[in-house]
Amino acid sequence: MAEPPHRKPTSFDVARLAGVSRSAVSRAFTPGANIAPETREKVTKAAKKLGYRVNNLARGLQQSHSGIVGLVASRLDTPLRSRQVRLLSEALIRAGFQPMLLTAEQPDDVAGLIDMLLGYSVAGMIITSDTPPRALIEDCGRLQLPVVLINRAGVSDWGDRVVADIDAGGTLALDILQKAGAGRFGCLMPVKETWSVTGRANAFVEAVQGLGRTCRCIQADDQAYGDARRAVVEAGRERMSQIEGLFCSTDLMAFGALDGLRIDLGLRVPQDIQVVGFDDIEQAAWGAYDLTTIRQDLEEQTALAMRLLRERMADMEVPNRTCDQKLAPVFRGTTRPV
Amino acid sequence: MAEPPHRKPTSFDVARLAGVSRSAVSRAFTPGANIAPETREKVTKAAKKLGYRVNNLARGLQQSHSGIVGLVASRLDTPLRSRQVRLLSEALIRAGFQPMLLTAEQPDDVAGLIDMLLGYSVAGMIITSDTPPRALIEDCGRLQLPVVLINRAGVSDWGDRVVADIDAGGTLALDILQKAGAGRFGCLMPVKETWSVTGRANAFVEAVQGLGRTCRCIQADDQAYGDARRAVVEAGRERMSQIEGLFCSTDLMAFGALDGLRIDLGLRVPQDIQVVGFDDIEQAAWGAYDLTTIRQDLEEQTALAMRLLRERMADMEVPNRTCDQKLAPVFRGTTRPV
DNA sequence: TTGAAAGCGCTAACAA
DNA sequence: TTGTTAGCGCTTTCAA
Repeated sequence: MAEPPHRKPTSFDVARLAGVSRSAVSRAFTPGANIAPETREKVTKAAKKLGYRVNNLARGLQQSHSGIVGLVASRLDTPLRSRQVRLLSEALIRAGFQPMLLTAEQPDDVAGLIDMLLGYSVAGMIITSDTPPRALIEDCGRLQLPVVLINRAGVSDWGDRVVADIDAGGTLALDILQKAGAGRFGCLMPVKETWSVTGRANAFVEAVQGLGRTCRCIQADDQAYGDARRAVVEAGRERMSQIEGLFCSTDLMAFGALDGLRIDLGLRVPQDIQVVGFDDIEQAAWGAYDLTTIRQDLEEQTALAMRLLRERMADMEVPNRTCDQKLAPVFRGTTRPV
Repeated sequence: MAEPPHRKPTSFDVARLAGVSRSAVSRAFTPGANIAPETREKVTKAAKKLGYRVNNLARGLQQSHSGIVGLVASRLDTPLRSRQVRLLSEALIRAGFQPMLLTAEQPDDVAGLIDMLLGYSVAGMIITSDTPPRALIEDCGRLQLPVVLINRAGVSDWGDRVVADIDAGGTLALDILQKAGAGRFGCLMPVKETWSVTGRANAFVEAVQGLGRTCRCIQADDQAYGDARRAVVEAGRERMSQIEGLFCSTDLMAFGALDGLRIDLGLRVPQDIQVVGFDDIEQAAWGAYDLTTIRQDLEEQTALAMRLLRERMADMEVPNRTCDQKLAPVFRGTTRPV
C-alpha cells in the first residue's frame, strides 16, 4: 500500500519512475500501440505503484472526442424508459464509452443541456426523449456528431434511427382483439402527440376503419397511469361497455384503464371488455394485471442502437439509416383465450 | 444562419473576431468574472456568430475538476431507483453539474468503472448502488473526492450519507400492523443482505421480539417481484394464513406477496392477512394493489444529498455527516381501517 | 521501438 | 479592466 499521494501523479511521474519517456507511458495505455512488451510491463508496474490513471480530459482534448456519449431521456422514472436507459448505459459502458445522462422534460431544457454536452466533445448521442428539439439535432448534423434516435421519426434529416413499426403495431393490436372475438373497438391514447405513442394509436384507428368500422377514441391528458384511469372513468360505464376490444397505446395506460374499468366502473375484463397494451413492461406480467400486450424487444433495440452508433462513428459518410425492431404479441389474461 | 464551420471555433477565433484577447473571451464565459459589460457583450456576439462554445474538457483540465459528478446506481430499471436517479440527475443538472451514469450490478464491475470516472476528474460522486465496494470509496477518500452515499451505512470511513432510519422504519411498520389489529407477525425479506432492505426487516423482527412475540420470517431469493411471489407461494397457504400482519421490506416485494397471497394461495387481503410495504413507489397507489406502506420522501432525500455534496465541495475538512430523512406511514387498502 | 518537441483549448497569475 | 504568459496532462508527429 503506497502512502497517500497528495498531488495526482501524471504521466511524467510514471515516466521518471519507470525510466522511460512520457510518450512511452502514453503508448503503454493505448491499446494496440507500438511498444515493446517489457516496456509496457515496466510502465504498468510504475503506474500501479504511483496510483496513476490516464486523465481522460487531457486525452479527450488531444483526440477528437472524449469517449463520452450523451444519453438523453425524458420520463426516466417510467418503467419502459428506465429499462431502456439501463440497457443502453450498460451497453455503452461495455463498449468503452461513458454515458452522460441528460434528463429533461421540456424541449427548451434539452436545448441548453445539449449545448453543455457538446462542450464535452461527446463522441455521440443516443436520444430516447419524447420530443427532441429538431434544432438541436440539426446542430449535431452540422458538427458531424453521430446521433441515434429511438422511436422518433421525421424529426430532422440528421440521425440514425431505431423504431418499432407503428403501422404493424396498430394492425397487430387489432388482430389480437379480433381473433379474441371483439367486434366493437376503442382506443385509449394521450392528447399530446408523440411519434410512437400516438402514432400506433392512430394506426390502430385506421386499421379499424379499414374494416369499415368506427373506433371510439378516448383521450387522456397525458401518458401516466392516473391520466388513463381518469379518462376511462370520465368516459363512463355506458360508453366503455359499448367497447368490446380496447387498445391502450402503452402498458402504463392500460393499467390505468384496467383499474378504471374494474374498480371504478365495475366492468369485468376480459368478459365485458378486452384490453391490449403496448410495450410489455415488467408490470404487464404481474398477477394483478396479467396484461395481453405487444412486446418491444428492448435488448434488440439496444443492440441495434449500438450498431448504428458504431457504424456511424466508423464512417460519417454513410447515409442515414432506420432500423426496424421486431414486435411480438404476448397473450395473457386481459383477452379471452382463442 | 452561419455557414457550416468545419473546424470547431476556439476562443482564439472568437477573440480575433471580437477584437479582444483570449482571456477576455474566457472571462466572458465565466460567471462573476471581472469584465466590462460591453466587452462581454462584444464577445458573446462574436461567439454566437461563430457558433462557439467553451470546451469543457480544456476547462476541466485547467481547473481542479470537470463539473462532472458520477452517479452510481444498480437496478436502475426498478421503480424506486429510477425515480431516485431522475431526481438526482435533474438536481445535479440544475446545480450546473453533469451527471455521468454508472450502472453496475456487481461490485467488481463498479470498481473498474469508478476507475474510469476518476479519469474524468469528477467533482464528486453520488452512490445509490446496493453494494458499493468499500475499497473504491476509500480510494475517493484518498483523493479527497466528495462522496454521498444514499441508504448505505458503515461501508467505510469516508463519505457523507443520507439514510432512512431503519429502526424507525421497522418500528413504524409494526405500529401500523398492531393498530390495525394484527397480533401474529411475519416478515418477508431477501436473503441477500443489504444495509437498508434487510436492515429494516431485521428492525421489524426485533421490534416484534421486543413485544415478547416471535416473527415468522420468509426469505426470498432476491428483491424482485417474482422472488417475493415465489417465496410466499413456497411458504404455502397454511403457514401464510397463520400470519395476521406481514411486513414486506420493499413495495416491490409487497406486490409479489400480494399476488402470491391472493391469486396463488387464495387468501384475502386485508381480511385474512394484512400487508405493509416500504418505499411508497408510484405503483403502491395503483388500484390493483392499493398498498399500505411507509414513505421515503425522495424529494427530501435528493435535496439532502445535494446539500451534503455542496457543503463537502466547499470544505473538504468538514467531518463526515449523516442526514436522516423523514419516514411517514401511508394508509391504504392492504390494512384494515383503524 | 523509442524520445524530443509541438500542440490540443482553456484559465489564472501577473503586469500594465 | 485588460492583455501577456505560462502551464493543465496528454497524444502525436518526426527523427533517431
